[in-house]
Order: sequence, then structure tokens, then C-alpha cells
Amino acid sequence: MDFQPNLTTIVDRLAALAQPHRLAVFRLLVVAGPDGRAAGDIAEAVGLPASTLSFHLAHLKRAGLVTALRAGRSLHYAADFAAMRGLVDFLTENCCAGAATGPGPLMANPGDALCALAERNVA
Amino acid sequence: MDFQPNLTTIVDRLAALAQPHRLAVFRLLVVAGPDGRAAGDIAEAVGLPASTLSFHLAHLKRAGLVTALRAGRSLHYAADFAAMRGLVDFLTENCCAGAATGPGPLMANPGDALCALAERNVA
DNA sequence: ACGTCGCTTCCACAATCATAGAAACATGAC
DNA sequence: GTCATGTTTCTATGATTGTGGAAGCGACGT
Repeated sequence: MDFQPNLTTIVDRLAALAQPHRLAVFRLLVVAGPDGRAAGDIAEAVGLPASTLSFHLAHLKRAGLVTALRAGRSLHYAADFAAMRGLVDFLTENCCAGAATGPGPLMANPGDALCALAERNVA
Repeated sequence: MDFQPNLTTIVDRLAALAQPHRLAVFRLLVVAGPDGRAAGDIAEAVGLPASTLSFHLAHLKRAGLVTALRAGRSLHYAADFAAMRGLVDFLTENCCAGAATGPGPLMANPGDALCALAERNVA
């Protein structure tokens, strides 16, 4: 499920993580693992009022970085690791070029050596 | 050598890339390699008026993702690959970790071969 | 049914961001 | 020196974002 996300998706995901509270929330969810954590739980952990946190969670969800699942009356949010990986892959392939491989390939197109290699590895 | 950037830096860099024009510019600079490209050259390539591009370049520079170097009357902007790698490393280590390995140092996962690979590569 | 708990949506407000013309600045050519 | 060129700052404007109280909705217990 590692499809190449389009540019808009990439920007959305970057924007979703480019906010201190949201980044904190997402890291919390990464640590929490696949079962995620209840919204109220998260709110307490990061010290945000419910409505504010809800706003951020919605943002992350819109970006596809987290999923929500109802459990009783609470909603469990969990990090979408595949999506995150897609983002990291993109950055690796498109923005890490050049520096990665030693003997100056000075690559002329995006998505080259190391990156192609890295891509293989996931599959 | 690749010290761990702090959270504010991470957020700044994510924000710098979380904008279509800036992401396009940065990718352009990645392809351009270490010598970078002149501002006016970039402006033409992405189709932005000089002042608008200058705003975005300043943003990227403030975030530490690009460096500027004067060459004659033009300024050559180049991607800072080390900085970018620092960002990718952070994301890999803090957000790519697989399942619930619990708190503490994440990433004890087989799925993260790619990440280890990427990390190894600079030396 | 009712109350309540968990969370979201609605609303308003302040702050920040993206845009681009105009003016200023810096460098090189003459 | 003057002039032209490349780029940045200044300035204004419209759009988007982050915030949190209040009200609404859904799911459980009684």
C-alpha cells in the first residue's frame, strides 16, 4: 500500500505535522501504537482543551495521518504508519538526493540512486 | 555530526516545506545540486514574481533548508542536504516506528530497514 | 424515558501567511 | 561618476490558521 502520494497530499501531510501541538499529538500516537489512544486521553496528555484538540485531530485525519475508531463512547485515534512512511519515502526520494550517495553522481533527476534503493526495500 | 535538531527546528522545517511553491522550489534546488541556482532562474522556473519568490526563499533560508551565495549580481540558492537529512532522520526515528514498542527509543522494527539505510548513508 | 460523559461542531476573534506592486539596495558595466 | 540588472525590503491586502467557550450529538447506565 505504498502508492506514490501526489503533491497535494504531501503538502497536506507536511502542513499537518508542521504545528507543535499536532506534531506532539502524532508522536504520542506513534508511541501508542496501532491501538491508538482516546481523544480525551490525548487531550490530557498534551494539555489542550477538548475543542482545540479536536480541531487538530481533524486536521491530522484530513491529511490521512491518523485514523479514528469508536470504542464505547470514546474515539480512539491511531497513527497511520503507512501514510507516514509514504511521506518519508517521498522526502527521501525527492529531497535527500545528492547528499546521500558518496561519489558525486550529482543527479539530474529526482528519485535516484539511494532513493530508488530505499524504495525497493519496503515493497 | 548530524546533531539532533530540536522540536522547534523540526516544526520550522516542516512548515517551510508545507507550501506548494516552497516545496517546488526546494525540489528544484535538490535537482540543481550543490551549486544551486540563481534566484531569478528559479523565479522563472516556478513562474513567480520576484518579490513573492524572495519571500519563499527567505522562509526556506530561515528554516535552514537552503543557503544563499552571491555570484556576481545574482544570488545562488542551494539546498542544504544535511539539514534535510536531519529532518528525514527525525521523522524516521520518531514517526515511522512500527507497532507499539512502547515508550523510549522507538524503531526496533524490521519494517524500518529503509530508515536505517538512509541513516547509514551519510557518514 | 432521563442524566451524563466523551467528543465534535459552531462561532467569533486574534494572529499569521501568501501575494505582488513599488521602492530601495547591491553589484557590475560603461 | 551614470546606467542597467538582479534581488531584496517595504507596504498593503485578502486568505488561512489556531484558539477556546458554548452548544449539539452519540453512546452508555439507570
